[in-house]
Amino acid sequence: MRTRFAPSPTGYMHLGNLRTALFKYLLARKMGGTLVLRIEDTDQGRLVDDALDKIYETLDIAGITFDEGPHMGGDYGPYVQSQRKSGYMDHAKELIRRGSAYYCFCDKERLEGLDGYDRRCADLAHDIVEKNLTAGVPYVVRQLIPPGTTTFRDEVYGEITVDNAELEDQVLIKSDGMPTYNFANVIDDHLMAISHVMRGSEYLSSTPKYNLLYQALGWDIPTYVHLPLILNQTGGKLSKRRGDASFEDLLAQGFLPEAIVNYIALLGWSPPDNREIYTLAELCEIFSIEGISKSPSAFDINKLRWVNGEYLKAMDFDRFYALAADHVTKAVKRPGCDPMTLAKLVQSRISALDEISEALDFIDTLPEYDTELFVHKKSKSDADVAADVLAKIAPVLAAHPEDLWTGENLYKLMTEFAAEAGLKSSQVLWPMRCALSGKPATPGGASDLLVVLGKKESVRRAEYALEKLGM
RNA sequence: GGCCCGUUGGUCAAGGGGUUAAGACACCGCCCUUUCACGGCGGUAACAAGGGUUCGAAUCCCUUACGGGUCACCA
Repeated sequence: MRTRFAPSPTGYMHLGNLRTALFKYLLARKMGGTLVLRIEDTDQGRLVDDALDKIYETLDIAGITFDEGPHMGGDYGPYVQSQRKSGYMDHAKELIRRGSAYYCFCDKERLEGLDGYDRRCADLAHDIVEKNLTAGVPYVVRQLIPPGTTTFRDEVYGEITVDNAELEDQVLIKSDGMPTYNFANVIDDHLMAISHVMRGSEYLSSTPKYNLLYQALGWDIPTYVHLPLILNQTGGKLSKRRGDASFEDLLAQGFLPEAIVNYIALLGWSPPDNREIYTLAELCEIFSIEGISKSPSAFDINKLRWVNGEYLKAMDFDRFYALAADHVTKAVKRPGCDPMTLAKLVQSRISALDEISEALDFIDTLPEYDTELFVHKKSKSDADVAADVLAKIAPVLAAHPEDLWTGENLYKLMTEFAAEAGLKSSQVLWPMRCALSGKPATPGGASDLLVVLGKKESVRRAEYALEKLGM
C-alpha cells in the first residue's frame, strides 16, 4: 500500500490540508504502507517563496512523517513535479498516438468567448498539426473524452456514474510545457506506484477524467478515498480571509499540536470506541476507512478548546510550566510573584495558553468593580456582610506577621475567624476573593490570592474595598 | 444553471429494517468544595419534508427542499 500527500507550495497550510495529510499518514501507518511527499509546483505563477518551508514545518510540528519525499529521497524520485517535466510530455504524446489526446492551437482570446471548449482542434488534419508545430504555434494538449459513461468506485462514497458528456476535453499540457494538476497527478501516481488516492471530496467530480486517462494508458486504477470537507462555523468553506484560524494561528493562540491533531482526526472520522482523546500512535492503530463519514463537518473551536484543556490538565507540571512560563511572566510583573506558583494555579483552569493573561490580569492592577460583586446567594454574602467581614479582618491581616504569610496559615486564620464570628467560611472567603481580585472567578481561592499578592497589597485592596463599601 | 455528493440535537457524531435513537462539546440544574474552575450525578435538545416498499423505516426506493462541491492553460 502506497499513498501520497501532494501539496502545492502556494501558501500556508489550512486545517483541511492538514487533516488530509493526517488521514493519509494514519492510513499508511495502519496498513503498514508507505507515505510519499510530493510537491506539486506546476503552476509556476503562483509559487510562494517560503511556502515549502512552511509545509515542512507544519507537518513536522503535527508529527506527520514521510517515508519518501524531496527532503529524504526514495526510489521514485524526483519528488518535485517541476523536475519531472519531460516525462509528462512523453506520456501526453503517447496519448496522442493512442487517439486519446490531441494538440489544440486555440488561443486564449478565442476560448474566452466560448461556454466550454468546442473541440475545434479535436480532429485537425495531420498536416495542419505538423505545420503548426514546426512553425512554432503555441499549443496545449487536450484529453479527448470518449462518448459513454464512466463509473468509478470510491471507498467512502460508493459507486458513482457520470455521463462523459459532462466532462470537458481538459488541458493536459499547458502552453508553457508544464502538465496540469490533473494530468501530473495521474502520471506521477502511476509512476510512484501509488495504490491509494486520498483527497478532499472536491475532487469527486474530476475523478472520471482521471479514470479515462488511466484506461487510455492501460494502467491500473488506484483505490479512491475521498474525504468530506471541513466547514467553518457558519457552514462555509474554511478560509483564512474570512477569519478562520489556520494551524499556525491556533499554535500561536496556545493550542497544542497534539490537541489540534487529535481534534481534527475526529472531524469526518469516528473511532470504533467511544473515546475522544487519542495520541497519534493510538490513532495509527485504530484508524480505518470505514469510520470516514460522507457529510461535511464544521470546525468547532469550542470543542477544540475542550480537547486542548484535557491535554493541559493531563500534562505533568514541568512540561506545563515550560509552555506557560512565558505567558505568565508576560501577564504578571508584580515583584515577588513566583511564576511557578501562578502556573500551578492556572493549569487546571484554562483550555488554551492564551487564556493565561486574562486569568491573571488582576494581579498587577486591580480591575474596577461594582459592589454588586459582593452579592453571592449561595454563601449568603452581600455588601453588608462583606463590609462587616472586611472591616474586622483587615486589621487582623495587617497584624499578621510577614514570615507566617503562607496559604495554609491564612486559610486557617480566615476559617477560624469565620467560626468565631458565627459565619460560614465562604462568607469570609467570598468577600476576600472579590476584594483581592475584583473578579467573581479567579485561579485559586482567597488564601492563594493573599499569598500571590503579598501582605501589603492584600491589605491595601481590602481597605480599598471598604472604602467602596462606604466604610 | 447542468452534473455529482450530502442532510440524525446548536456542534462533532454512533446507529445501515424491530433501540427508551448511544456518546462527546456547549448549555442548564444538583452534589462536592473555599467562589469560579476541576470532579461526580442528572437534564433540555435530533432522524429536513412528503410519498412509497414492508407486519415494521432514522435505516431501502422516489420526489421536493436545503447545503456543499464541480464545471480553468488553479491546485
